[in-house]
Amino acid sequence: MTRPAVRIVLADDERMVRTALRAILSAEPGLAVVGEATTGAEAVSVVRELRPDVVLMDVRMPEIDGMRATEQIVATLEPPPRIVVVTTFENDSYVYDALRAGAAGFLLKRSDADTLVQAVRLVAQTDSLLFPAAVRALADQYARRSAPSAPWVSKLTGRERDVLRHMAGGLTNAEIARRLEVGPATVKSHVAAVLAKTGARDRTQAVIAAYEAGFLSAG
Amino acid sequence: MTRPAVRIVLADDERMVRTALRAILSAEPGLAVVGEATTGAEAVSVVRELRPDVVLMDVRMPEIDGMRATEQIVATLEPPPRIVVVTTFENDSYVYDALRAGAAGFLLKRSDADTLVQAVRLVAQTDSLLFPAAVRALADQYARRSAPSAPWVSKLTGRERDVLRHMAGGLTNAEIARRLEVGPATVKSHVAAVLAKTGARDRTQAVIAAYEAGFLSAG
DNA sequence: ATCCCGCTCCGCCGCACGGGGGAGACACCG
DNA sequence: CGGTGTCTCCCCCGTGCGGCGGAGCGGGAT
Repeated sequence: MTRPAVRIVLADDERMVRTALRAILSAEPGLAVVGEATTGAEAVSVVRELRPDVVLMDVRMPEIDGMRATEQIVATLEPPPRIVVVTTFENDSYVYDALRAGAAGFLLKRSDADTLVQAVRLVAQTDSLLFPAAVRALADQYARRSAPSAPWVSKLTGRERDVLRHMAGGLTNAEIARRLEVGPATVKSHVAAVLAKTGARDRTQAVIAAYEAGFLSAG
Repeated sequence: MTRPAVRIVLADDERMVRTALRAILSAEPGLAVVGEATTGAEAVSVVRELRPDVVLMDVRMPEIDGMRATEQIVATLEPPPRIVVVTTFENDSYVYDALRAGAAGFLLKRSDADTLVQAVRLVAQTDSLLFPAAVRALADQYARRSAPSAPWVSKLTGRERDVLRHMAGGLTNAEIARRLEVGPATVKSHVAAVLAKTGARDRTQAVIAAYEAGFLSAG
């Protein structure tokens, strides 16, 4: 069963990186580098034209960064190519962003040649393998968690945030007052302000709003 | 750079599956099947003894299923082997469970030989490749959302779940009564029951408990 | 020097809420 | 047949809560 070669596009603004990747990948049977791009914008157009199976996408590039380019490609091409996001540092948030953007994989530049080749091969035929749709769903959940953060959050004063946090901890006004070492009346004032700003009718709705907005993890 | 062979343990209760996997993997240079197990419990002990690099773990097995076996192995061995969970059907929740249990990968039985081999190779040296620690973090978040589902959840009656859902929607008792088309007194009774079973002091704490337990998405 | 804003606190009022206790109807199960 | 569990509803009572209006103090901006 001789499969047709895996067609690859490299997107990286550094010539040396592209050269190195091309050297490694071209030496492999069944892998073919069919195009290169040096900016995110170029990556989008090149991929749209060449319709490769796999794209190795650097995160930091001029004009449009790799994340946005990935987003655009995944959103506009049907079926989208498998995009492997390549970066220098193991920054967790990059990985999340890559997954959210629709990347099929994530690779560090310090990876050795074997790992690179295997990753490309794997990703190229990734219909039923390592982490398919589920990981995307996971990333989407994460996105919902930390993304919008509701408009009212920024309008709360420091003290009001404190109070809301304690409200979300299930404390009564009196308990919050003790924790914050202020009078109960003060807490009442802050609670009233929180209710007004969150549009909540009572403390329960305010707590719900806090959870929905991801207020608790965000701080 | 001749690496030492990747040492593999197969855990599957069906002989044919083990034979097939062994045939495929043993034929590959650099891969060596060093042990087999036919139950989850056996898998744990075999892995503990042989300390393989990779474990191919079936989900459905006697005594202890693959998920629990994976959990136990990951939790007790340092460093844990790379565990690839193998299953027949592409059930999303399985993937989540596998990730949560600490699996490094997820593979379908209908995968072809190439995919299998590549997946094993990849996973074996997966320090810096596709989805490292970040995916675990993602799975942990997911776990917090819907995993344990707190003991009290199962103790709620159907009507109490209804009421709690509406409480978590920010409704007052009177509003809930209208929505459920029952009397306000009835709602009060259910609310009281919910508070007792959740250990909450007031409706706010109950709603918090509901959120923390992932009750809203689950029920 | 003035103004605005955040933090602190006060009193009064009405109400939804939660605690306690009880009760009738129905269904399921041993 | 009685026991058990669920859903339905009732009363009384105390209170935490939220709405309303007001006030003093300090800091930062203009």
